[in-house]
Amino acid sequence: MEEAAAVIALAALAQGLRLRVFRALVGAGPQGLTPGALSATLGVAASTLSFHLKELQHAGLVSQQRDGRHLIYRPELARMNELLDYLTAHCCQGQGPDHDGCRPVA
Amino acid sequence: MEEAAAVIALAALAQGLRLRVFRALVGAGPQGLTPGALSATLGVAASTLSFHLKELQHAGLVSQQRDGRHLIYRPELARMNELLDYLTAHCCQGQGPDHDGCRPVA
DNA sequence: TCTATGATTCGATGATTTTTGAAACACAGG
DNA sequence: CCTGTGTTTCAAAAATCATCGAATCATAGA
Repeated sequence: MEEAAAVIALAALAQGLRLRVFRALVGAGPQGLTPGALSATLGVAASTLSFHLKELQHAGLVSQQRDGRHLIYRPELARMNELLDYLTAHCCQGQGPDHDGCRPVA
Repeated sequence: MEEAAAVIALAALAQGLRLRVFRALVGAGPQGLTPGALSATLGVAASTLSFHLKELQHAGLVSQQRDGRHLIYRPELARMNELLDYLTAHCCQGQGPDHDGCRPVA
């Protein structure tokens, strides 16, 4: 993952509602969640939710699949993993508390 | 780390220049870097840099120490570690490509 | 085809963020 | 006590972001 992509992914998660949406999707697992379900759970207007889902999708952290007239959103854990790897590789080396960075690279 | 703190830390890193500043500090190690050095390296106005350093400091990702008329900024790797732990714990569980989340919890 | 429902797009508005020069502050050295 | 250098604070402008209601699009089912 490159810096620009990392910034986009970080920005996608750096917003309260969006982080809650992503967490809800992670919690839902591979089954995913529809905007309607998220809207009800989080108490937010559908259009607001749509805006944030698009943002997460743009960051590659979420995928979309149509099922009849529903849309199913799922977390892209692989992308999240890439972000974590980027941060571990570029923002942790040097030295630290008990390991030589923030955490083991493996 | 709590959600609010995580959002603040993510927001601190979710900006190109700020991420570069943090990376430069991580690269510099415990010796740290002065605003002047960062300003020269990154080609940015001193006041702009000061603004961003304050942002990183507010997020707890950077610490400040005075040395004569210089200020030394250092990365707070422990804080970065907390952020990584938060993301691993709250944004990765469920299932995934080869492990059951994004990465081993330990 | 018509209607109902789930979802997105559009437009407007208010809030927040980023950036910079100028001014102020802090310290070192003569 | 001055002067010079490193740094921050302030004020203001431009840009971006977040939110919502209204309108639109897409699909299912009668």
